[in-house]
Amino acid sequence: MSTHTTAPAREKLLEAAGRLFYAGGMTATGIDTITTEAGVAKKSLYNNFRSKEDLTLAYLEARHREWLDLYQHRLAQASTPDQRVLAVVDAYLDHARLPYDRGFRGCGLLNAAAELPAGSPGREAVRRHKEEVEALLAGHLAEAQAADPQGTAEHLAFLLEGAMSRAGLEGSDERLVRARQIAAHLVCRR
Amino acid sequence: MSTHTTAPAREKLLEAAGRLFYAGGMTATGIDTITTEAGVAKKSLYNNFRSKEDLTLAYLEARHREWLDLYQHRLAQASTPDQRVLAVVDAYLDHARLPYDRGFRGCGLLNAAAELPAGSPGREAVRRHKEEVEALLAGHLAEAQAADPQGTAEHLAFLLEGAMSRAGLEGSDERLVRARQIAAHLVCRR
DNA sequence: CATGGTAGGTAGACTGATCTACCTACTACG
DNA sequence: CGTAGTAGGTAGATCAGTCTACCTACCATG
Repeated sequence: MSTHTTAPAREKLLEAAGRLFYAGGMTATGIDTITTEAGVAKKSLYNNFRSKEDLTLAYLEARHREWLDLYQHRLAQASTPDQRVLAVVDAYLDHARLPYDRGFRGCGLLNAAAELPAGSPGREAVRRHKEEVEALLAGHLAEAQAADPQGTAEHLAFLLEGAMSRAGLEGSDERLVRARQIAAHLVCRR
Repeated sequence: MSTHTTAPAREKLLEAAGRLFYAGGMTATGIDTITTEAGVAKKSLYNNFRSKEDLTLAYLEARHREWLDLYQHRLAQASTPDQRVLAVVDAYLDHARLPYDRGFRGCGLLNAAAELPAGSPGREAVRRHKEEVEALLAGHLAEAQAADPQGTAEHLAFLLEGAMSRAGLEGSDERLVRARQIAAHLVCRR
């Protein structure tokens, strides 16, 4: 049974779109470029996605799950609540260290949001993702008996987000390494 | 003397491009939309700018100067080093509270950078802007005899940048208000 | 087993709109 | 006259999306 059963074309499209959207932006990346890069017929794109916007939403979902995977992996290796807080930070570091076609350019979800109009479904998805990350931080901080889990989670979320943006502008993970130090300092002698 | 002496067309173009680029992104905003919105002939765009990319660079420069103006205004009202640190934060708040066509959408420079390829002149300009803000913070912190001006400036810069992004996603200045509280806490009982 | 339907793939032409950029021709003003 | 503005046409590429026509592979049924 070497059958593909359900759409290998869809996977190829998501892979190519993932690379191209991240490196060059969603608006600037055309349909033809994506199908060519995926080695797939244009019809296959519209067999699997209703429109380009639909593909961008799938792209956002894929980036969301990708981050969750990095986080889960780090979480499995953490044995204390403090380490679980830092697992979130390490997931960001792992993200920055993934290989990219034309270099690390910051958070793919935030970059995508910058191209989406206010109130659009995609932008809302990014907003929910960031809120989920903050909630994860708050959970681990509560477990660690932190004085103000919500407030500290927000502080850490801002710190991470800002460091990620700066790291993206500089094409390096250095800023995130510094953010991890600051975060560890905040968590351990709270 | 109703004379325009030097190019009111240029100003009209920068004003229209400012609104349209911020609200809808640079790539998605076409030349014709800009000239129509500016009430200006297409030729006037190419009289004043070499290309669309040249216009985007002018847009970035304008956003940079706009932020510096907000900051200078806040700085003039600050009488202590601690207040001067918070003047930087307040400039971000002022930015979020400016009127926008389709709502506040975060830092225009960072949004623009998300559309620019790694290593491009525009992206480098945004990077330099962020470094300048951090240097301003470091200067005021040193003046305030802070223990680690550089490190604290970086911490505050991350905090601000992250809060700005979250505020943009939510279309509200609330996150920045929280960031100001955190910053004040960090600065005053450092 | 044979056959025909279904699902999803391929290549690529095509439409109508829009993109950047340049151009002509005319106008207002110092 | 020269400069910078106006209106708008045009070239040539590219955009998203639809379509035809053909090609498998799987599956259910007579």
